Amino acid sequence: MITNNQIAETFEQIADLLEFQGANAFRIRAYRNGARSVRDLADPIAGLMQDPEVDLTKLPGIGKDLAAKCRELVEHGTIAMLEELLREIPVSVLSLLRIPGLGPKKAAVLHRELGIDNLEQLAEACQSGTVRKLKGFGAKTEEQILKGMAIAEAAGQRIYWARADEIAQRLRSFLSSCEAVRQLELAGSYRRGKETVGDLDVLVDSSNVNEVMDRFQQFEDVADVIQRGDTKMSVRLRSGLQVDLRVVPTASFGAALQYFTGSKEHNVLVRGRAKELGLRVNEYGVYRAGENGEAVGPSIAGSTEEDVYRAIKLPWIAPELREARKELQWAEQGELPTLITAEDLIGDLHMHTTATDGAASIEEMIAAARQRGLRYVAITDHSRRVTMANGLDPKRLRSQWQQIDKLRASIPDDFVVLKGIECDILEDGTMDLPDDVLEEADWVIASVHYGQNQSRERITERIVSALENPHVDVIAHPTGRLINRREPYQVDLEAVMRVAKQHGKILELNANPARLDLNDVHCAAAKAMGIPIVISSDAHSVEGLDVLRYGVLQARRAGLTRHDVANTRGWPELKKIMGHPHAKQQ
DNA sequence: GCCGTTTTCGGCCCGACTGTTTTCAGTCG
Repeated sequence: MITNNQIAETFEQIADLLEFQGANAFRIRAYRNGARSVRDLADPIAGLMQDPEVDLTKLPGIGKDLAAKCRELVEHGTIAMLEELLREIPVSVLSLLRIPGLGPKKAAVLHRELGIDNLEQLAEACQSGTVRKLKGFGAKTEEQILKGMAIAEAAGQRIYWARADEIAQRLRSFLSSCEAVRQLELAGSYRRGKETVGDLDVLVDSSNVNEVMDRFQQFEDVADVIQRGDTKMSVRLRSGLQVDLRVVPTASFGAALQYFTGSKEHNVLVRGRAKELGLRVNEYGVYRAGENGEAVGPSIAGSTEEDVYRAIKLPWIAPELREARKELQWAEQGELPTLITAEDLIGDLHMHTTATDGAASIEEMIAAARQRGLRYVAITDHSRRVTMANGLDPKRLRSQWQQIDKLRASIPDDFVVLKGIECDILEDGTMDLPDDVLEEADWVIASVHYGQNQSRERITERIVSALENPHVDVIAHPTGRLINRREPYQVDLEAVMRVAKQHGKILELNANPARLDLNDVHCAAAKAMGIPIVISSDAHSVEGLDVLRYGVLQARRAGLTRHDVANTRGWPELKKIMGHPHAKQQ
């Protein structure tokens, strides 16, 4: 069955090809909006279409045409219009667009005038000096293109948020020591807490642009200055990451922060709303709009983000929610959720030790968890099927539990250690450990690690049967995806959630930066169904416990509050909300 | 191509920087 992601990517490809053709910019945007709308949908379009009652044009950004194209794609696996486009434009020319500074117009000229289809041919044309002869191109353009080759070849690689955070924090402390810097914020997708980050946006409040830019240039990771103007400067780091710096005056800092935090789509809505109110919003402030929509008079807001939102009669909206989903509607109606924070988490219910593939002992994990302010942990090593990790059989598992029993005596009463297991859901749908063993556990995680290429029906059945097992508490990393590395396995999450709800089970938001599984859309769907989410570290070392905050960011983007997340509660309360019939602890 | 308490046409967010230009187009975010 075709996934929403595949549909979205098809629409994106059409948009790319239309852009290359020089089509109407708003038509192109309509395809991109449609792609986003499909991606934001928790239920697969292909499934929805089975129901004759469902009208796809009710989805935002999907009209008659895109609905028909969805149908065509689901029924025929392709779209005639896309096939037609692909006959006219070799798909390889799209790689030209990945060169910084080369957009659809210039790429189209290269294709039309010089017959260039791919990056290799483009490099040759630049080296032989034929590109500079084209109208609108020059020697500098050739130079820029050649310089951008390596970037284009490695393009599309967005780094994990956690990696961006490491760079961002170093950059922040480096720049903050510059006296000319009055305020500093990182904006963009980093501030919105997206799973991956394509570049960093740094915003500085200063009246001494040159001093700030000089300092920026001295950051140890800087490999290259891409551009430097009066307010804006861009560099490329040695890692290939681009960092953009903007320097603005204090009066504009909030407007600029709002603007550069995005998302682009959120800002379109913000500006549209401003327009309705007779205002104009740009990165310098909020202004009254003249007859032709131009800014008139002094700014009426701009020094803080709160002011900017207030000017358009909205409360401040957390950056994680600024994706043009429901946030404006919530803000208008006073229904913005109070998002969960990292401090709200008081337990961690998924971690490994040296008994299997972890690097630290049970004692070390407990000490580290207490040091981090947690009040309970579950020790959840792998089960025997995971031979690579030296998974536990019933005998070794019971001996680990005896060890935990002994340890409990030496641990203060205010900290709870749970006897847990991450038990594999085998390829045939049975659990890797017998019921009489699982029954003795305080906390049972069920996971799919093997047979990820099975059919959608099979994998769904496996997970559903695990949920029907009375001893299972939670499904770990429910889609199995690894960001940038592995697609999710095929699974009917709607069916999984229905059964989870029915049996009072929990779903995991695995906080490992490479997993972040469930994603934001699915977490929001779980919340809507009243299924609790547990944010877990899946730590394989002491440091592994620190990833919980990445999971919290993901939960915030899903609009989750502390009430939606199970491990914001103490263990006894958590046990109660689950109706945990087999819990032995306390 | 989408959308509509300014509805079925005419809008659709906005500014900085660069290179190739003699006043602006293309790209980017």
